[in-house]
Amino acid sequence: MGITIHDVARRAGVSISTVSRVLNDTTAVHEDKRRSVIEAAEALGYSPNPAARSLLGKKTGGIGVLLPHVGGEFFAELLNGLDEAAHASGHFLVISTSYRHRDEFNAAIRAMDRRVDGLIVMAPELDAEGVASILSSGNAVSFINTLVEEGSADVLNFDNFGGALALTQHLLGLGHRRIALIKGPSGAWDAQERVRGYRAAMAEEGIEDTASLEFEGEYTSIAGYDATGAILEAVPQPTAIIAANDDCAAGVLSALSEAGVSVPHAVAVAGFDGIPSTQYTLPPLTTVRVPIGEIGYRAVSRLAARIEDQEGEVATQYETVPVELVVRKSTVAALPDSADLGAASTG
Amino acid sequence: MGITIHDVARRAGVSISTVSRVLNDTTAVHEDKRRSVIEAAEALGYSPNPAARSLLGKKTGGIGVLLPHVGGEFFAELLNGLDEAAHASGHFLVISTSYRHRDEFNAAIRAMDRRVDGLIVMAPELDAEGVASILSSGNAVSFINTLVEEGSADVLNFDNFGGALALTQHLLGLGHRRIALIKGPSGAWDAQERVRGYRAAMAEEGIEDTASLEFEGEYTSIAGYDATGAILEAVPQPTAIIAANDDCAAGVLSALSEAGVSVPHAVAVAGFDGIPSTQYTLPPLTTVRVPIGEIGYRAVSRLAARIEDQEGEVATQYETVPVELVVRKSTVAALPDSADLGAASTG
DNA sequence: CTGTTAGCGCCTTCAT
DNA sequence: ATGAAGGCGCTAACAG
Repeated sequence: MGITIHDVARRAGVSISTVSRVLNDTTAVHEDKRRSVIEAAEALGYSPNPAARSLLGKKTGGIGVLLPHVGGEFFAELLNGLDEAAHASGHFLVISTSYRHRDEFNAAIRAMDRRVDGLIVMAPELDAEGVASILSSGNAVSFINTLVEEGSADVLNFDNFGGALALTQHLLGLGHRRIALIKGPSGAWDAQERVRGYRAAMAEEGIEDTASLEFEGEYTSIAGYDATGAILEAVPQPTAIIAANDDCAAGVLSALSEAGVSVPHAVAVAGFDGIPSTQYTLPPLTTVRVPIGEIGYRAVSRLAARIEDQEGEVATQYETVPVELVVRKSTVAALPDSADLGAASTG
Repeated sequence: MGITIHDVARRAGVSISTVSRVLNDTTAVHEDKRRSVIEAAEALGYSPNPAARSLLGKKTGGIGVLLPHVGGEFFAELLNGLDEAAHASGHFLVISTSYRHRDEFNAAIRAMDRRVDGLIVMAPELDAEGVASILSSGNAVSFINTLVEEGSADVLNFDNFGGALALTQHLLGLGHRRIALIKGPSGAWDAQERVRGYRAAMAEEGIEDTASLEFEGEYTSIAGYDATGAILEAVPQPTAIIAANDDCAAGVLSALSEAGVSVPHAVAVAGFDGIPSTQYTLPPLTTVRVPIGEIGYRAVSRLAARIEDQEGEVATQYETVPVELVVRKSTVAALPDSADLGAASTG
């Protein structure tokens, strides 16, 4: 099969221990032998068998990545960040995505067991119990956008609450009052945070009951398309729509365009995530930019550091990464129609 | 550290061989022992050490994926297909992306050596020599969208030539004659094929010299944006633009919108790839749909089959996957302006 | 049917 | 400074 350390030893006329020593630079070796070992290794194209290495309790060099089914550009940006950091720290990425249920998730973790040195987990739908079971697996873990108790693990969450708050305030500042929200998956922590941010902003303005303005949705354009149908039937009609995310917003724009409703003049629309294509929708989309590539990069870097850290004495870091409101053409001041006037005089 | 086969054997009161036999179901074992082994294994939460297994020449269960730096949605769709098939065949994915130079590429391959059972390679920029070196690595390989000599490996290429041909013919059929092409990266085989398809269609119509209609570009929206600047300065101005791909087309639409040029009436625009967001551009984009998720799925399935196939006697398959012209609102008949009339009377 | 034994390739004491 | 030997966890002969 492959060429082994014995082959190198034979060719170099030394023992396998000497080869090992030279290649791992552990103990001093006479310069002549040293050179002939290196020469032999190169001539033979030798590289140590990773399986044998990790069998000795060494690191595998792998970083496992567990993601839910993530859509398009968000996913790509995240992965680019992860990959870049993995390269930089000399790791490779073992990726498992698209899990839906708890058991699929656990199966994925088991599949990675002892094949990787640590785990990147983005699991907004995971509950405390699930998080605990990951932590108890003994792996080094770095969470992204997941509900984890502070202090128990490294976490990089982006500010879903703050982003939704700022976005809603922006719309309120433009005079909108009937602001519809298309919610993300009900089990997802990030979606809940966005709802919370929305409600907080509305409450600040005295609008406590938003039930009739909240619509069920998902992080997909189809969901945005469908929800828009319901929104257009609402009476009185909302003057602004906040989509669960940018993909969802694309569906909203599409449905609105089909229905002949002009954006932003008849209805303002906003998304969340700040994926690149939001620059090219028509009109360009107001959104909340999440530095997802950077978050991926930092999550891996931090994990790599923890893997290096033999003693595990480094304190865990919990960080909420700020997000940025990006105002584009899809949101303008509300037209003062009759219903709005009524709302304004009341509020 | 972890719990081993010895622990299970001890707890079940049998030898380690018996445990191995039960767990791998290789030889018959008395039902009582069998049961106590299973019980012990479950109680201990035992799972075999993958490193020890692959050290014995067993498979690793990994499939390596080598991709160039791929943009947004295309990437995500591909990965979803790959991942789905990997799950289905019981493999996990080791992914390396964003390589640019030959040595980065080789380093990535080396990093995967003996960690995976086979390789998925999408490398449109790879030359014959590079392909040969991958093949000589002894790994099972399944290529996607790469220039590989038929018969030497499993290949799934999509029909870049045919897609570009059909797209150009569509535009010609609408009466366009000055059809600009924004080319992809010059070193990429798929980009060259698209150029070839474009030229073939133009030649059919008697337009042999397309040099003044071809513009340098990349598979990015920025490149599309920039190239559009040059196109708008061309005299006489093209009436249609074929972008290198959909991302590039997004940049074209953006530049055109900024310049106040109406699409499709002043200029028709088309893309390539058929990523989901092309449905939501304004106007929705005419493009060539590539079934990229499906291709990913099949590439992995085929690779998995080859990995199973002990003897390597299965013939390699070379397949050009058909693509589909998707006509949307961004392309309509050319206006008969003076330059067009001149061209028509000449041609 | 089942236990014992010999490695898979490598690193690491332990002697020398 | 260097070689010999043990063992990481597991599977596959080899004896019973």
